[in-house]
Amino acid sequence: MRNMSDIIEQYLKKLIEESGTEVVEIKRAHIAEKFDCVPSQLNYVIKTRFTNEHGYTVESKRGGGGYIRITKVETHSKAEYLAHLKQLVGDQLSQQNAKHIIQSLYENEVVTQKEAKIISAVMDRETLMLELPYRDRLRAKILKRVMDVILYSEE
Amino acid sequence: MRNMSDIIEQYLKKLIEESGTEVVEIKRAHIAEKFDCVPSQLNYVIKTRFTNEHGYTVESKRGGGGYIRITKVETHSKAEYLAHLKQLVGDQLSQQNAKHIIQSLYENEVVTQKEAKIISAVMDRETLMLELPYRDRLRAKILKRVMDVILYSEE
DNA sequence: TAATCAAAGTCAAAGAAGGTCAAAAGAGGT
DNA sequence: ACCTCTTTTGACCTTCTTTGACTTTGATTA
Repeated sequence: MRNMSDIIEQYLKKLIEESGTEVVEIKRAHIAEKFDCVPSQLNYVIKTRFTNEHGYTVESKRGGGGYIRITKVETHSKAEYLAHLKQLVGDQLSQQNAKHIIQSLYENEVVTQKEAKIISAVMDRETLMLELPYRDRLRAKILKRVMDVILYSEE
Repeated sequence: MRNMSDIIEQYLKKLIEESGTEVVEIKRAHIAEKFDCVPSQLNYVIKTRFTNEHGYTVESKRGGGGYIRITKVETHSKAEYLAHLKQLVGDQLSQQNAKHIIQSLYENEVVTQKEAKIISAVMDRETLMLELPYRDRLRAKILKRVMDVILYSEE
């Protein structure tokens, strides 16, 4: 692993996995001490790697006995999961967010790696030769259509 | 070897070979220092010698813990077939022709049925909310990008 | 209840990579 | 010599990460 943020990300994901419950509750200061970084780095890690797009929900509480709770969004039914993501896409979608969503689809085995690469390529700003307000709208449209196809085309 | 770019090219290829994994991850600044050149020379080497056409895929990340990852991809017998289709696509592509091409890809087992459906959906005129000269151009662009991905990203 | 302590949150600056682009320099060919 | 193509360089840009001062919120205690 190359940097602190990646290391902490892996650590938290392992915690979630090991818990067997898709949830983990941490003390920010405690983790910061364990990895010898400032506490706010935890906020950075969470904000960049445990977002909705990535398939996580985060709750927290301040003050004495405070905590940060990270929950992996349940992807029980593929339909719900896709509906959730679709709603998250809205009518505009940046390349960044698109990547996160595709990554999430891949991690949840909704698409194969090859499919993920195809979808990414299509939505790359290089491919969508458009200026900005339109490009993000087209990207959103495309991804939602793809999700529909994924949903209705199998089984 | 007569120039720095060739030397670096050889060096990187040797690294890939020795790794046994078809992948190598480097730090741009580190290599630059090793060969006593400016960092951007690495970009030049990569852009001229590690392209898709050469059978490589390159990913990178900026910022702390950044890297450049070069992956060698097998270029199989599909290469010619896809090159042929790509050339057939040209700069513009109607929905009709797109369908035919995708059908052909499917029949030749270059894509799965699901992949075919995804690609079709993306290129549907409903999805590409554009007026006509542009729509056909975008469709062509997309399909060619998809073909590149199929060709250079496998395994 | 007010004061205090114990978390977590925010935000912006500084730091650490890699990317781009065009000008300058070299190499080969005529 | 002159032209063209490739390589080398460097100034400037964008993206991602780290850090820390300051804020907000919740719990405890006087």
